[in-house]
Amino acid sequence: MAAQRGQRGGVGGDTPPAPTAAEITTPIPRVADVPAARERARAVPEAAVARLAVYLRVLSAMQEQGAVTVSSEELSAAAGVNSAKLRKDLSYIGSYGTRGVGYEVTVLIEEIERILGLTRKHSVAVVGIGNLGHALANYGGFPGRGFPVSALFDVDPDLVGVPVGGIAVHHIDDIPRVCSEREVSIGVIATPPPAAQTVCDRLVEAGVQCILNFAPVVLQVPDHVEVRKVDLAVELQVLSFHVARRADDAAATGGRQVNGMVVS
Amino acid sequence: MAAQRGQRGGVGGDTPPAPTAAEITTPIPRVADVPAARERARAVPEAAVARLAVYLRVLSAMQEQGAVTVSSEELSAAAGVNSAKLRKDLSYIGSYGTRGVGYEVTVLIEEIERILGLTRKHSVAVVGIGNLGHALANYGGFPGRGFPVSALFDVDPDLVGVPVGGIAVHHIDDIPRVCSEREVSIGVIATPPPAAQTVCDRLVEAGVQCILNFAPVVLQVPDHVEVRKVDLAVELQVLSFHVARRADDAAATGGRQVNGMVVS
DNA sequence: TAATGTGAAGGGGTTCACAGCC
DNA sequence: GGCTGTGAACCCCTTCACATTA
Repeated sequence: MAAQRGQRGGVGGDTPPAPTAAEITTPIPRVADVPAARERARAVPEAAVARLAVYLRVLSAMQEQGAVTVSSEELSAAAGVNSAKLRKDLSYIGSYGTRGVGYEVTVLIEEIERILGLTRKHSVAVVGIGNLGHALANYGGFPGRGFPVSALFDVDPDLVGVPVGGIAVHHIDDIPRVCSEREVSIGVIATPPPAAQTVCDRLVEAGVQCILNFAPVVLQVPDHVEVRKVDLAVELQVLSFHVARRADDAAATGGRQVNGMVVS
Repeated sequence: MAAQRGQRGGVGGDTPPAPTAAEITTPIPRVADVPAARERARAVPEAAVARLAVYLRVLSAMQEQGAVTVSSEELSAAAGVNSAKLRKDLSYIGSYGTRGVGYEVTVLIEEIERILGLTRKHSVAVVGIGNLGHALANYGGFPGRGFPVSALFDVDPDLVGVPVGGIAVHHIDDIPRVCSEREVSIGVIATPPPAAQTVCDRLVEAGVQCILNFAPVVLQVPDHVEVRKVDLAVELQVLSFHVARRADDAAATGGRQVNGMVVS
């Protein structure tokens, strides 16, 4: 068992991990025709992967508005990064731009989707149908599609059998069976903290290799399981830190305050 | 207006930002007695701040179980990081350990709380009382206390006046007035994407300087406003990327698959 | 001419390894 | 002897700046 790496806790902010490339054993190609682009995927930095997802969303919005071409300048502005970073990120997945012109929107969308593995459906199981679990289940076919919620679990016998967002809730004892049957590839943990590790163990037992953890707990998982964490308390505390820093600066420089916080 | 930096979006994962230290104008101490530790706070790396919040949670749990002292080895294991990183993180806030012994739990808790600004209450406003907003409002005095939810907002006239988690919902037009009255320091955006920027602008107008954004939108804010993002779609797509990478490795090395994913 | 793609420089953060102190 | 605190090496990522190409 190894503790999850990083924190990406990042609900947003957080500071991410960077799964050591060294962990990945050298591949010994045996099957013919592994596309070269896939080979390259291995080299995309974790930080860039997260941004590719953002670019993809921006590109989809642009496409809906009829855009055919974008320059790195336009796209980067819309995504909130600088253009050099955008170009570097795109260069990790290949050369799909035209010098002097820009990128074709549809081409970029296709390539990013391919690299992110979005050409395939990823069934999601949500465990813990409290307030948050309810909200997650009702996203109904998670953000951006491609992530159908196909199983719900809870310990509460009163909840078992009740449909939430169109799907019946199962008991957590059935995690292994149901997850295997429905080929769940991503488990979402939205339980109270004390239950999180147990639930996690069952998901792993069921063959789930990716976990999105909303419980404020550091999960212990085998090396082959990928965990990402969304930690509300951490997010708020990081913001709190910034408020405090500003207050200190104000105390030191004599700035004005509004809402207990420093202005300018 | 500047686009938010980084993405910490990371719901967890994601890869965070790192608000350039260069942005912070050099402080010119004018008020006497600014504690030295506060001076140092400015130097704590963003990544370390997020981890300090995690250490704090682990320490609190240890304290409840009666622990008086911890070594860096114990604490780091519980927090899922290596011990050198933990010690380095703690060194940013001062030297509160005893060589040959370890750290006093209560001392560490106090110091981390102080650095994170948790000795002060931070009122939270939640905007957008849909599924997610509901869940957030019902956390009732947010995770870990110190973050009382003191205002709720929505556009829907049918929701205005209705109490959620014990607090009446206001119309978003009242954001400036109510946020000022209640000294809101953190705004949480849980609206649909199209409304997010408008809501953000009003929060900024109301003097809110920290925003936690759950809407899948890149917010444009003035430089003095701190934004952290929790982006579910990005988190799922990053996990999807890892599933895809594994599948590629398997195709290349001839591994077995379970639930459409590669084992070992 | 205009904008991509990228080597190289620069900066942050992580890890190592050991000096310092109890 | 044991564990903290930290300089220094290392590594990843970001940023710069320009050669390259349509």
